[in-house]
Amino acid sequence: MENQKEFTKEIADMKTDFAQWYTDIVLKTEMADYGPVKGTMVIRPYGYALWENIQKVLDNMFKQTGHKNAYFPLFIPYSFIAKESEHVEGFAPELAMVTCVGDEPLAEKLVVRPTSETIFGSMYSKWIQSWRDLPLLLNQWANVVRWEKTTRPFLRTSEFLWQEGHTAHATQEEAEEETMRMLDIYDKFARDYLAIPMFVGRKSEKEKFAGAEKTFGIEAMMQDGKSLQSGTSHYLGQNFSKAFDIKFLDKDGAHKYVYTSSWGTSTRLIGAVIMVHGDQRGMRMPPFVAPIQTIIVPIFQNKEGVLEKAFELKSFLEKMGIRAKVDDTNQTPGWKFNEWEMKGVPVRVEIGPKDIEKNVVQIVRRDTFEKIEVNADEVKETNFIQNLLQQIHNNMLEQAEKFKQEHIKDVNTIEELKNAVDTGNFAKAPWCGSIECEEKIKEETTASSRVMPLNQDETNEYKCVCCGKKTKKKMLFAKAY
RNA sequence: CGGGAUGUAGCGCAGUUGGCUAACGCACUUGAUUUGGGAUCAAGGGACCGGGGGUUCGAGUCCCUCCAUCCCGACCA
Repeated sequence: MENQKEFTKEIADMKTDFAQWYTDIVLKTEMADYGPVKGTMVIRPYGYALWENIQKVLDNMFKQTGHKNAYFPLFIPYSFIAKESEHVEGFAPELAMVTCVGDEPLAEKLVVRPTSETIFGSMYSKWIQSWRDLPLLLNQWANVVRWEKTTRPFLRTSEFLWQEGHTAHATQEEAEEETMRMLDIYDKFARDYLAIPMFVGRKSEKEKFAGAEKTFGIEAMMQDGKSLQSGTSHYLGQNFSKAFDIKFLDKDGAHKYVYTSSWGTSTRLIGAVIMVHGDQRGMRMPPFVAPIQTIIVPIFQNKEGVLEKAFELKSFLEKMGIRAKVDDTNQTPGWKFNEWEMKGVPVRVEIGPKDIEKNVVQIVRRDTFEKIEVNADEVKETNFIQNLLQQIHNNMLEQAEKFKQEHIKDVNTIEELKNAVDTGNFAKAPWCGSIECEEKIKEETTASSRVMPLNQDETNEYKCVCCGKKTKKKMLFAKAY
């Protein structure tokens, strides 16, 4: 009883500080530990299983759109990075370098990759000769390093896991199409698998990728009203093809520079899942990527037949493609309930002597805590659980969508903007597009521009929140992680 | 790099103006009884009190110094 009180108090304290709440979930659910090197992470098996499921789905989406996987080196000669001037300028402050081996200084410093445009570029210039070699659509799953001053598990780590796609095309149109296609894939993936409704749009000049012509991104709204950039897709134009001399002989007999794109998403998605769906009891795993979709908790498990029934149910579920687990550890049922709720397993099945007698099981949803008694045969022989997982997914998406809609404020002055972001909202503000205004807004409100929504209705004319100049475009501003 | 705080067991912490064998909770080990919302009892293991130096008969406690971590800024495609 005392423990229960302590735990409840812990949860209450957690709620008072969102950042602390987040960190606690990360540690308590064993998603990650801090590594001995500041800002790096150790992902434990439960958290890594989530990442593996994310990988699996995304990888399949990439392959269906004609992409192939490849692997490029971890070390990049510094001179490669320096070839594209904006690129080196953008990344220089956070590059980790290898300058010597043993006691011997290296002739050329090596950069631990922060991103791989340059190394892909250097190879693409050798591989691409003719228009027949295009488009070249490659992706790699890898780790990258960006030395950050302040870090937070999953949201901002010095080393993180990601995928980066790098493509080369014969024409601008094709490269731009590719950029938008991948943006759309990220958006769909977030919605259909993570149950996260994203803000989709174009990044400002200030916020765009160093070396890109245009950057597009998906942004998720966290429960404290801050924004998390969750995936980006860049149209790179000919910036990298000129820097790395990636030319092809076109049908018309002329040598031309290719147009490239790149796009990436990372273990940050895990952070997004926690911060969008987590509640006071811990995390809520989106059903379709959940490491465990159904946890079976036997009651009176040392009584004859209980464990057998539990494992029998598990194998039935597994045959239907459901990731199921029986918790047969020597803990009390109450302990197990709390444990798996904290870890966010979407569906819990309780099975005990009383249930076995009646040939039923008790099913509890993680999203609503609704408890229902269901005939055991129905669970074993129909797609009852699949349907339930779908319903939970839909409900989580709806909740997130509702929260999102309730926390966008239309603003027309910089004061309104400041007020909106200070009270946990995104601000949708008319903006002239100038970097001066963007910087001033950042300075006065601490909010940065996130994305400019696509396909805006441009019939109305507004005044920029900052300078008052006429504009037809609105930009989303928010505090960001 | 500026401002603030904290370092005592795996985690969370107590330790009064310097004074007995450094306390407690969680976790862990063993055994028994338990199990439908974080079980109970009994027995046990685990600490060079962040490092170094100093003051003192005596330092977890006071002084100096270094180091580390956290928070707020700055920085962050």
